[in-house]
Amino acid sequence: MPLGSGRPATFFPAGSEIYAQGDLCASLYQVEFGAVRIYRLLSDGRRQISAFHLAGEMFGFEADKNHHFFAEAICSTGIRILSPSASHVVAELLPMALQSLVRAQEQLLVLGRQNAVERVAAFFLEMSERQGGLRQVELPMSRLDIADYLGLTIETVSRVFSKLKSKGVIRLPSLRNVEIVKLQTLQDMAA
Amino acid sequence: MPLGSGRPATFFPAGSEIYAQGDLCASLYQVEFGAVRIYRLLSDGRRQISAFHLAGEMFGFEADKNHHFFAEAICSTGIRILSPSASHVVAELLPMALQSLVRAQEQLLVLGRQNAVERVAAFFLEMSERQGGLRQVELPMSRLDIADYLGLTIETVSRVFSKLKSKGVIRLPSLRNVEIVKLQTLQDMAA
DNA sequence: CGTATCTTTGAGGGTAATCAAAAAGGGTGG
DNA sequence: CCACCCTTTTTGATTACCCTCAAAGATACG
Repeated sequence: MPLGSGRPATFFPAGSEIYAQGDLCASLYQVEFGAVRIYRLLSDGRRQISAFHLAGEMFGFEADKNHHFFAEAICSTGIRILSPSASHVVAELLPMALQSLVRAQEQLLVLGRQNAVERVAAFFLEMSERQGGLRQVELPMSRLDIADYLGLTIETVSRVFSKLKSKGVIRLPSLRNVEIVKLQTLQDMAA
Repeated sequence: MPLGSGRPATFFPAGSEIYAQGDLCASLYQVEFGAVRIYRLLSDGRRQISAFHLAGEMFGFEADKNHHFFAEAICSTGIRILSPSASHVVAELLPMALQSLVRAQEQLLVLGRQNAVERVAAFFLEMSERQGGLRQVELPMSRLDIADYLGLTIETVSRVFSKLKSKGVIRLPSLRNVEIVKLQTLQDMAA
């Protein structure tokens, strides 16, 4: 049984804020359906998305009393808000924190040492894995979100998509759906 | 009283391995003196250092049973090895994990969205802060380590050092010592 | 003092960013 | 259902930043 099932979920329309940088950390959150982006901003507006959260995943715990990040619904999203003091939540804190840490560290390697093609390939594989390892991958986020997650520009992301498509590595049945055609090639590309 | 004080420390010479990727996670580690680098490798040898650990800091906890990273002593280093089951260690796990998460997420912003000058400036400020906020900062690591931490090449790191020096923002009393002369300028540069 | 390693500096090239515009998609109202 | 508009995405041309390759200079160590 998933954490907090039975509690009501709150609905967030696409683009709406779940919490902002500076807000008090009052709760934990679990995605019921939809998707969430976690990000920071530089003073000149540059944005780095540090994580996406998909259905079933939890987020919202931070080291400080106040949030250092923004959280927004990417699309229509249902969120369960959990009291952080509930014992069954407390028990999950450490595993969740470690999971987030692994993801962040994985992302450090991508941002620090991989080129554009490798970043996009790694992104497709990550999204596929998190959606059950299927070849049909849904991308709830825009190209701009993907760019800000991968440390690239939207144009570069688009160009790499086109390149992988023309090479027959992926297909794009629609803007927000990717089909992985040559899995092995994609894995090789991710280095 | 620091964690595990009274237990003997193990000595690691410069460059020696503390644990390797794939090793079982058997312990937690606390730096007594010296410094440690935590890193991953890509198959072609590209290296990303995800963290440095200085005196007093702990490391070695991971989400999996096996280490996903390498840990090496940067210079002559003393390490206390702690049993992860000791109650006073267990109590520290969550705060430590969250602290590591914050650092990793901070680094994501640097690697994803900042240019070479901003990265180096942020690095100096981070090292200064972690050494008590002094203007005299010691760099136990080589230029190559710094480059692999900041996602740059050694040449670019060296050029930025020279540029900041020529602008009078920093002084370099020796290779491994930096003096922050114009703190405000450095902070502005870090964006 | 000599050698090996690390760091700095220089020249040139490549990848991704920027600037710009066309194309595609999505939503609304007629 | 279709036409229109606005937003997102794609594609193209050019620029800029950082990487690569190369060599000189500095530092550490035996």
